[in-house]
Amino acid sequence: MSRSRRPASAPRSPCPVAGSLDLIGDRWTLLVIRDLFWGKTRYGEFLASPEGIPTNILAERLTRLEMAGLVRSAPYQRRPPRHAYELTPKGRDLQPVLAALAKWGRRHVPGTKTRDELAAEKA
Amino acid sequence: MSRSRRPASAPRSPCPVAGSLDLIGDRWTLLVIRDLFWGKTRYGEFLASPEGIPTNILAERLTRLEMAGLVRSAPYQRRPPRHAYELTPKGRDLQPVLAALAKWGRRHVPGTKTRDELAAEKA
DNA sequence: CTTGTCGCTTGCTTTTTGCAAGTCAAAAGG
DNA sequence: CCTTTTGACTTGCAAAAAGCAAGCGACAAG
Repeated sequence: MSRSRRPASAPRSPCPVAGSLDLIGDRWTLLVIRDLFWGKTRYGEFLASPEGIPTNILAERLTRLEMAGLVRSAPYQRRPPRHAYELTPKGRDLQPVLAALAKWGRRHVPGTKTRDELAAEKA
Repeated sequence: MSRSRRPASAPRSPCPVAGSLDLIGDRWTLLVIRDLFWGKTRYGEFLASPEGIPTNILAERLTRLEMAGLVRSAPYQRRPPRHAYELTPKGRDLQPVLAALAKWGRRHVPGTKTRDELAAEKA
């Protein structure tokens, strides 16, 4: 008889940092949100990002984000049902978090390049 | 015969967000860094935080952060060897990330309270 | 000389991740 | 029509990480 652990809904502590990390504190979620900020809307577009998120992880993260209210999805066709994902205002409020992470990465993680720098290299 | 996965040292992509998350994108690392910002320096102090980080995870995170140059530790006594941890400038540069996460959490994660609010309740 | 504390380490179970393959409906090509 | 392809997932399984409890070494206190 195994009793369940902390339910996914219960925060680890009242700390706002901990509460945020309960939702977005893993290796993939913020990368999906980054893609959404870049205007990506469809499953295949997220898969195409260079980090190579596994398909099952992506599907699970998208439904989690939708249930948490950071992302909303609207069908852009039915039969077969397909939908486009986009950030809600709640999700868009993460912009400063992404910006701070990006700034830190550029300063302290060697080999990182912004989209602009990568685009400039191709030219 | 199992081929090895991505080595821990190789970033998933040149994106600075991805590069940052490779180092600090998990459920615990940023909470340890938060504690360091609050002035905690010793193993037992991190363990005492309300989130309840497991002991082995804490030990592993501290050595990882030290190897990554975000944290430095200095012995405050020898025999038995004990050391105090503190943020390096590289670690301190994460302050905007923590601040953005805290701000988002306070706005969007119900039930979160700042340290000031929690302190005020006790009074 | 026993008990307690601090800072970890070890062993083991549960959960999550990651990869590959499969599915399902429809659009595309012949 | 009848394959083949494509997009969006789902499923199965092995590997890795997380989580829990217990143990350990060096002292300090009683």
